[in-house]
Amino acid sequence: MSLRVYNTLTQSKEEFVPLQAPHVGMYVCGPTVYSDSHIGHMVGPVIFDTVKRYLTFEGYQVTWVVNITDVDDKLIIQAAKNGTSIKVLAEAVTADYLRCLEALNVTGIDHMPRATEYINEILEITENLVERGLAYPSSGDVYFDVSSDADYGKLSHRDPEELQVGARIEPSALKKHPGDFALWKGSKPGEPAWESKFGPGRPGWHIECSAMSMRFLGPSFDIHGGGLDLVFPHHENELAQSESYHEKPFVKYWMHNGLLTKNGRKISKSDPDTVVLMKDLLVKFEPDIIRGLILSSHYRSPIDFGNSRLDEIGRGLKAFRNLFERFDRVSGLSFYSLAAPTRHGDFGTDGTPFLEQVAEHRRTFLDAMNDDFNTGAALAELYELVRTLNRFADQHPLEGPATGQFVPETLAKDQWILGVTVLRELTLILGLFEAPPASSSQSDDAFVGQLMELLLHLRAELRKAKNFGLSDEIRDRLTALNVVLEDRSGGQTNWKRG
RNA sequence: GGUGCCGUAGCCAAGUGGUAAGGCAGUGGUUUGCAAAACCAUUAUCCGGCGGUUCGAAUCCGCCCGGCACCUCCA
Repeated sequence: MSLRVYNTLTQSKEEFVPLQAPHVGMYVCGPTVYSDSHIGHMVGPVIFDTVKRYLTFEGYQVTWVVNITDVDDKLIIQAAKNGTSIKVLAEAVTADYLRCLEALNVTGIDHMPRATEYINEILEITENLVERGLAYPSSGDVYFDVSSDADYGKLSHRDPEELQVGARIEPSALKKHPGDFALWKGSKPGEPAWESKFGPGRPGWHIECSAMSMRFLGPSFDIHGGGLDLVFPHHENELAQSESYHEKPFVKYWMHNGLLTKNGRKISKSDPDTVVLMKDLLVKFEPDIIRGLILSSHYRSPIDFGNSRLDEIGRGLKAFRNLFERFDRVSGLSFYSLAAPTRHGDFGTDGTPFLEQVAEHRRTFLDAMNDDFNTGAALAELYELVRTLNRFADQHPLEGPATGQFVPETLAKDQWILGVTVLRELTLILGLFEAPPASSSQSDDAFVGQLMELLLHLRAELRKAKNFGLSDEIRDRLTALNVVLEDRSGGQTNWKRG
């Protein structure tokens, strides 16, 4: 099955054929950096990071650009409130954004250009559009003339004339048509400004994306992503000005992710009750749980957020962590040290029923990803794979004391390890479980380890002596400290933080 | 008023013409000294409602009800 992608432009799923395979250019709208990131800001990055991982796995060479918009009215207002400059504000907020991306294992971004570093490119486009009569200066501002673009509205499927009906477009005597939008905004005294032939000013909201995507990906590129709320006016305007400027098709596939809601309402800075800041969330939840929530449903669906939702996801993902620990016990290796795949191909199953099952789960997973990146279905298949792996391990004495290494069991162990390697391969496509959780026993210092070893040794002696009252008390009191004990058959006891 | 999206078990969620994946929660069982973990079984005669098309529909069409987003800044 080949990859199919839903395209907002055509409102249908299309076969994915890059403009210049194996190269793929992908641009995703990043934040305007005037306040710290909330959970909603992470949906796009996580989804498109997963898109890049999958495309890379499929053999494409993806160049991914995410812009940082570091000049805007909102920045100016917020910086004034804080009594600081927009530069200082932008740097602080950008740093917060980068920390969030790192925490959620969003590693695929190749370029993160700042709008203020591309003022020349922005002015070049603006001047060109004015010279050709597609835009016009007006009292220090420059507006794009929507009526000059015959197919304006094709992305958001709107009729420009209809836009007047709602009468919610910013009215301005400076515009010829209510739908016209600013390429350049003249500055008032005291505001940040760059010199231009139209007078001192700053870029309008949409132009930076046109300038920076062209700079890094060329006039035409493959994928443009962003939140559904950006379709209009942001992407529509970006599309109009870009194609008017270079007269080439701008983007082949427009992908828009659904928005996060809280109690049914969109998470939005203008609705303060809904805002859940990432820096607060990361204190309470494993990043994999947050990433898992985002990937648990289809990217175009809205996700309703709540702490109990994250708790649920967390309980579900535990099954994976438990299996990884089992793998470490069986193999003497660490699951997290298994190598990442770079290119997929079928692996030899030698006709064994177990490996055939693993291969089947893998195919189902890849089919789901091929169907417009259906991560919800893909993740579900991973649960099935985990069950298959556990079942096999239950049926073969892979664990426990080495009692005479029969050849058939050695073979079983090799097969099982191969099966787990496939799980590693697929979890890395989703960007999940790349590293052990911060709360794991592995993160504790050596001293804690030695104390636990001592405690577990004493408890083992108690159990040998059938003093279950005391050994259970130890376990219960450790549970109260959020340390979980698991007694294995054979006398071994594992511990971990709950 | 215009443009889109959604409504599947207690909760989350996949499935877009062939007879309901998966997760959480629950119940019974295997295992265990008891737990934990794991495994097995079980939980929607039915997919918001009413009509229609079809041999056959959660899936297509029409109408209705309910929820959301965009048309103003938002990922």
